Amino acid sequence: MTNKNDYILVVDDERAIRDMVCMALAQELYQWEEASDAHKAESIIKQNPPQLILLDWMMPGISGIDFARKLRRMPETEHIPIIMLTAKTEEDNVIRGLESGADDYLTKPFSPRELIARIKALLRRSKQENTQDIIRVNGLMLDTGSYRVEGNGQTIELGPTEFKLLRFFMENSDRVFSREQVLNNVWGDNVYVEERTVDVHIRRLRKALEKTGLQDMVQTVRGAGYRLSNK
Amino acid sequence: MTNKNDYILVVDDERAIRDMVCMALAQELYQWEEASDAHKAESIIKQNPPQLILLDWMMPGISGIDFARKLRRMPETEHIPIIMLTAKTEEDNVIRGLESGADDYLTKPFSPRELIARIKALLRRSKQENTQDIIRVNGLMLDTGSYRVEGNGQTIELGPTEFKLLRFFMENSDRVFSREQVLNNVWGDNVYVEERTVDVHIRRLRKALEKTGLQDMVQTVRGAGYRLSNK
DNA sequence: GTATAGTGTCATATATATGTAACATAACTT
DNA sequence: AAGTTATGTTACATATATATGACACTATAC
Repeated sequence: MTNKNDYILVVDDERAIRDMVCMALAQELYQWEEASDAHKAESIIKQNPPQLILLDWMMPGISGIDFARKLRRMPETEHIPIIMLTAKTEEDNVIRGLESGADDYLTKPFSPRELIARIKALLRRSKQENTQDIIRVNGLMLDTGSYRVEGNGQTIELGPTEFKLLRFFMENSDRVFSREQVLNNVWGDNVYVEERTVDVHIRRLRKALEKTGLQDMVQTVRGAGYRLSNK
Repeated sequence: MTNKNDYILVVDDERAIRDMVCMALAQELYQWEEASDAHKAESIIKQNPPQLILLDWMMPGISGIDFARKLRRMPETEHIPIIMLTAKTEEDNVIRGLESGADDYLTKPFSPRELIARIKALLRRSKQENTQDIIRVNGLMLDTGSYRVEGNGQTIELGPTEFKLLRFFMENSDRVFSREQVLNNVWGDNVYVEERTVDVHIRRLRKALEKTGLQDMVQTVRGAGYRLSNK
């Protein structure tokens, strides 16, 4: 099923690379958009988020690695797969690239076949993970596409972390997660923060839910962790 | 809770790779086993199935891809996560690797950090899938995922220890356990508490079950200990 | 830049769980 | 039945877990 909104964003300052990449994409009948720098890319993403981003590592202005990191921090873009494009001499930095949030990387020069293969693999994986755009639990409604939350019809304002937290609990509702599990799933694996920090964000989430009367859905299970439930 | 049977199986014909990988695993305090080919790996898996398999793509004899496919066909191994290790020149085949049933792949050369990060992510995902299950005994229902207990449809409120206690008895229903055995299994091995403490918690458990009329399932076996039974 | 919002950590308050002792009751023994 | 032992029950001091507000610091927006 091809959605008109499904497209790949190509971000590279070199026109030659963009042309080569886009040619390959066209041949495979992918839709695409081009951006010559991070700023342009950002405004395109905000208007219409792509399904995948091909991102040059070295760019004037905001570098690819910084841009990737930024995208990973924002809930509305954090799930978009990123393939980093690196020049041969920069190979050593690949690890830093992956740590900044890229899902895969390609070393220039690369063949169109290789490019397409990686794109396919990544899209397949991300399709599996991306369940639905709108999740509902009890009176709660969370739209992962527009990054909006409603409780009993009322709009709820949430910070990025609370949003991710609520999303995680809504995707796994009625299950208890220990603070450690919450940290691993919401904050990420190799991030070190205190377990008590979870308490604080739970508190902030509850506070935000108060005006809708849904705050009791976020439940404490003593000795075990937290749970989102409609009971 | 670290289980002695939790370990990672490393399958690669090159000793250098195995050494590098195992060193990284050791540093993270993972248990592991090594196998230099698919046949050896298979016999190890049959004896004691690992929690995760690191599998080289190119091996003499049965290739990694064929072996992965085989593991996916057998019910007792189909749920074991597999990370494929591929050499750089084999990159185009990555997709075939993923299609054969691998859950993730790493391109050599890879850094220990990257290896560990992927292992952690995969183990976390697989642990979460296996954790939830529902135990039923007579009219009792205990959900380990949501930490909920019901007796004849009614919700039962339990403290952490009573929950663990009931879970233990439900997992081993109709068997008598001495107070010492109960302490070892529910409290943990190297904890010292009075044996009579068990009595008190049994009492608390019975009290919590009272409203459902199921309190008689927790039975005293004079001189021996306690038992959970439907008779 | 300055203003604003978001984050993680700590200190403190509050709530709940735990282990033990003491006494009560029931069950076997003779 | 009295004596003896095992278990039941309750109360309570203590330990532990969670809630909450304040604060310093960072990131983001304007």
